[in-house]
Amino acid sequence: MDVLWAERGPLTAREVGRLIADRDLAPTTVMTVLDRLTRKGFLTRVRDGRAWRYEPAASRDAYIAELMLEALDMTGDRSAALTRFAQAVSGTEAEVLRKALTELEEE
Amino acid sequence: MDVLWAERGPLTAREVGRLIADRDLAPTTVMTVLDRLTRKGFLTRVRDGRAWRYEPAASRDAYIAELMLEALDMTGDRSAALTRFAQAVSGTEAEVLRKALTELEEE
DNA sequence: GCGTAGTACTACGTCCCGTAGAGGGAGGGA
DNA sequence: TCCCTCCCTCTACGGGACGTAGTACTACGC
Repeated sequence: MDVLWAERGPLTAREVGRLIADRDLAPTTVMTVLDRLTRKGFLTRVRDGRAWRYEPAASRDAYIAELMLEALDMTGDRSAALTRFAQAVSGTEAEVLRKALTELEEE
Repeated sequence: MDVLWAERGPLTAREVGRLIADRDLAPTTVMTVLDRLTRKGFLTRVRDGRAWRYEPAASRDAYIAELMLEALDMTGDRSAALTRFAQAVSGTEAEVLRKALTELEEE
């Protein structure tokens, strides 16, 4: 569901239908999905003639980060979970995290 | 559903029912839930007489960390998401992360 | 043998999701 | 003007997960 959108660029309408023609979906299906995503706040839409133009409400990265925070919210002990997470990421990714945190500190 | 368990300690059986007596659930309900959680791999169970003794398969923290990793897996650009995440956590939590990463480095 | 505790199996209502059809309004050509 | 086409909104249906629970089977103790 998200996938269709996720990687796609800026904005569209039923062009989405064309873009995922390989899935051979009814046009209404695409519209329903876009509509539901909008309702849930994942997409934003703007009128364009009689059609709508959809746009991701947040970048994919922001969305993922939000999901991660949401998971984090489920625990009582955030620190423990964070530590656990830090231990779980691969070395390369730990590096990325470290770097991001360092830059953060410098501001 | 998870909540019942989440904070609870080591292991139990239908004692769980007693522990959450405030929710006034049928004993079978509790069992079904425990059973389903077991099926999904969140719990482990061991025979104890004719009863079962349930135990979390992973610590809550580990579970949360896993959820976070799962979210991370949904993106194409893990680094970007990680960076985003690092920026999103509060200062105190950034500190926790930093510390965990540093300790990791030292090993 | 019988009651009780505890289990396994099955069920029902609800909600979300993927999918789609039926119907309504607006623009364009005959 | 009327009809056709496009795109939208509303409604629906099957499937799966979840919270809840009832019924049926089994084993232990008196």
